Amino acid sequence: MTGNRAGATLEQVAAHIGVSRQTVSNALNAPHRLHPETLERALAAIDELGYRPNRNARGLRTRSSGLIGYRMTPRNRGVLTPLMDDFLHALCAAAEARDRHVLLFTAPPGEEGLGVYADLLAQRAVDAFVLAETLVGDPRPGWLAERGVPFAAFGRTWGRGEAGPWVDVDGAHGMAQVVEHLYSLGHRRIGFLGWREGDGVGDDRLRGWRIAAEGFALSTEDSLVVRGGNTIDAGRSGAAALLDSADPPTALVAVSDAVALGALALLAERGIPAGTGVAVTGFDDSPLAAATLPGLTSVRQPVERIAEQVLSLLDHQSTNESLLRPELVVRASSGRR
Amino acid sequence: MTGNRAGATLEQVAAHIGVSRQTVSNALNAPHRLHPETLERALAAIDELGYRPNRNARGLRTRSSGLIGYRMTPRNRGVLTPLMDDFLHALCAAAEARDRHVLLFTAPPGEEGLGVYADLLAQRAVDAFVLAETLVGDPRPGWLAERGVPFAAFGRTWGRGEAGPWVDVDGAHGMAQVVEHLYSLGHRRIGFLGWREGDGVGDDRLRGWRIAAEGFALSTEDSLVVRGGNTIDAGRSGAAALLDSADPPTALVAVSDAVALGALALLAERGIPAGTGVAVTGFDDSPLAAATLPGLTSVRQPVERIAEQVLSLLDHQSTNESLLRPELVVRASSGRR
DNA sequence: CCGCGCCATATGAACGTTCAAATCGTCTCC
DNA sequence: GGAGACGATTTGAACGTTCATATGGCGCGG
Repeated sequence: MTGNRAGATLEQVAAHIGVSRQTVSNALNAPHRLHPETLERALAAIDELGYRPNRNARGLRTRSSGLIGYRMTPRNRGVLTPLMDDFLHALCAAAEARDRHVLLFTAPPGEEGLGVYADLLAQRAVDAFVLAETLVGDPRPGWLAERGVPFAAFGRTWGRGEAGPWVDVDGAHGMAQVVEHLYSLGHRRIGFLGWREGDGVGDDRLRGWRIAAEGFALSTEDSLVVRGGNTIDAGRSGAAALLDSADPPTALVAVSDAVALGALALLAERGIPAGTGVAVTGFDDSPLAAATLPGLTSVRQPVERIAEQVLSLLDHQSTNESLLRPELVVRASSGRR
Repeated sequence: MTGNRAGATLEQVAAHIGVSRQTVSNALNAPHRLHPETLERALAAIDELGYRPNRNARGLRTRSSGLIGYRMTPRNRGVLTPLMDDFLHALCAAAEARDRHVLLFTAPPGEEGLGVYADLLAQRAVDAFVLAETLVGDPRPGWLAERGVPFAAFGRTWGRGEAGPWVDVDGAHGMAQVVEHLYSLGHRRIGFLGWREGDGVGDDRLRGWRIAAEGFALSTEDSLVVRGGNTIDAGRSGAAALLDSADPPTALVAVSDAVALGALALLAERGIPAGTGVAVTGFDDSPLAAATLPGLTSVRQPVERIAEQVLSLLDHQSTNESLLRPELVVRASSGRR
C-alpha cells in the first residue's frame, strides 16, 4: 500500500476509478465476476488508497465477525502450562493465515462457564470457538453442538459419544516410542511417573507405557507406577519412591516435563548421573526440556500442525477426528549405556 | 436472562414493551435520560428476551470495536515466559471487567512488524493496543503516538523521551529487597547472575543489586557478576563460575527464576544444600519457584495490578507513568543461617 | 392565559459493507 | 432479424446500532 492515511472506504475507492462500490467489493470477494482489466484497476486503486475492509461493517452484513473465541487456561494454581501457551501462539498464527483472529476470554470451568460462551455468541463477538483442555465430562462440546455453534477441540472430547470434531496427539503412541527407545538402549525395568487417575491425557499416556512395555515383555507391575500432581515436587518424591523400592527401575518415564524435572533433581541430589546412571524422560518438549543439564529426552507435540488441523476442521465442519503422532526428541537424559 | 434463543434485536425488545429502539438503547447507555418506570420495564424486557447489543453494529456506528490488540510473545527460541503468560491472563480478565476483549495477533519485532499494527487499525479490528516486552529503541510507542492511536505499555518505553503511558515493575527495588533480606540473614558476599547487557529489564535489576549492596557496604566487584542468557543452563554455568572463583559468594541472586533454577541444579550436583549452604534467589515468582525443592525465594510481580493499571491508563489516556513495587516471596532457598 | 423551557420519548439518518435484483450491452442461434 | 442467454456492472436494500434532531406534554413565570 502506497498511501495509508486513514480509512478509505469502498465508495471512495470506487469513485477514484469511476466504478461502483460493488465492483470494488467484487474485486476482493469475487474476482471472477470482473473484467480482467477492471479487476486490475480496482486492485491498483485499493492498493494505492490503502483500502482495507471495515470488519465491523462486513461483520454486520454477513452476521459473522471473523473472530475465534478461545478460553485462556486458568492460572489459579501454580502450574506450568508451556504447551498450552505454545498452542495458543500457533493457533493465533494459523488463524491469521486465514484472515481471522483469536479473541481471548476467561470463563470458569464446567456448566458455570457456559454463560460466557452464550454471551459472546449473543453479542456476535465470535463466530466459532476453539476448545482446549477438554476434561472428562466437559459440558462444552455438547452444549455447542446442540446450538449448532461451530467449534473444534484440541484434545479429545472425552466421554459420551462424538460431540464434535477434535484433534489430539496420540499420547499412548508417544509413550510407546519412549519405551521402545529405552528398550533399545538396554533398559529392562522401566518405571512410570504419572498424574492422578481420572485425567484423560494422563491415563492415555500411562496406557501407552503399559502396552509398549507389555509388548517387550517388560514388567508393568503396580510398584513401577507412581502417580501425583503435575509438579516438580511430585516428580521428585515419585522418583525417590521408585528408586527406593525393592527392585528399582533403571529408567524413569515421566508423564510430563515438569514431573521429569523433579526426577532429574532427585538424581542430582543423590549424585546419580541422569542418563548414564538412571534414564529419565519427559513429555511435551517444553522449553524446560532443552534447558536442563543433561538435556531432557522428551516427546514433542506438533502444536503448529494441531492448530492448523483444528482450524481446518472448523472450516469444513466435518465431524472429523484426527490423532497426530508426536515426535520423540532424544537428549542426554535418556543416556547411552 | 430468562430466554436466550438467539439474537433479539433492539427493535424487537422495543416492540415488546411498546417503546422505540432509542429508548431501549438509552436504558443501557444513558439510563439517566429515562423515566424510572420506563427504565425498569426496558431492563426487564432486555433480560427477558436475553438481548445483548450486536458488537458489529455498535462498532460500525461508533467507529470502535471494543477490542484491544495484543501481540503474542514470539516463541521462536526455547525460552520460558511464564510471567508474560500470566500477564496476558490478567489483561484478559481486566479487559472483561470493562466490557472489552483482547484480540491476539503476531508480528515480527521492530519496524517490520508495524505493518501488522497498521493493518489492524485500518480494518478497525482494534481500537487500542497494549504493548508488552518493549525493547530499547522499540519503534512502536513512537509510531503509535504519532498517529494518535491509544496505547499503553507494560514495561518502560525505554529510550528517547516520553512516547506514551506505561506501567512497570520496579525491578531495582525488587532486587534491593532481595539483597536486604540476604543481608539480614547474615550474607556479606552476594553474587549476581544476570542477563547480557542491553536488556532494559535485566540492567535495571542489576542496578538494584548494585545499589543495595553498596548501601550495605558489600562488594559489587566485577568478579561477583556473571551474565548470560535466560536459560537454566546459563544459570548453572554462571553459578559454577561464581562458586569456583577465588572468594566465592555465599548467596546467588539470579535475575530470573529460570536462571535461579540452573543455580539450584548446580548446587544439587555438588551436594551443597541450597538455602542452608548457599542461598539462591530468583525473580518473577513463576510457578517454577513454588515447585522446586527447596522452594525458590523470588520476587512476585503484581500482574493483576499491572494489567488493571495498563487498562486504566488506556482509558484516561494521560501520559502517565507508574512504577509498581514487587513483593519479596521468601522460601527455603534463601535459607536460614 | 400564553409562551418558554424542560423532560421523556420518537424519528430519520448514517456508519460501511454484502446480498439480491436490475440494467444494459453484446453475442449466439435459429 | 429477433428472442434469449450471458457477461459486466450498477442500484436499492438491509444488517443493528447510535447520533442528532424532532415531537409532544407539562409546569412555570410574566
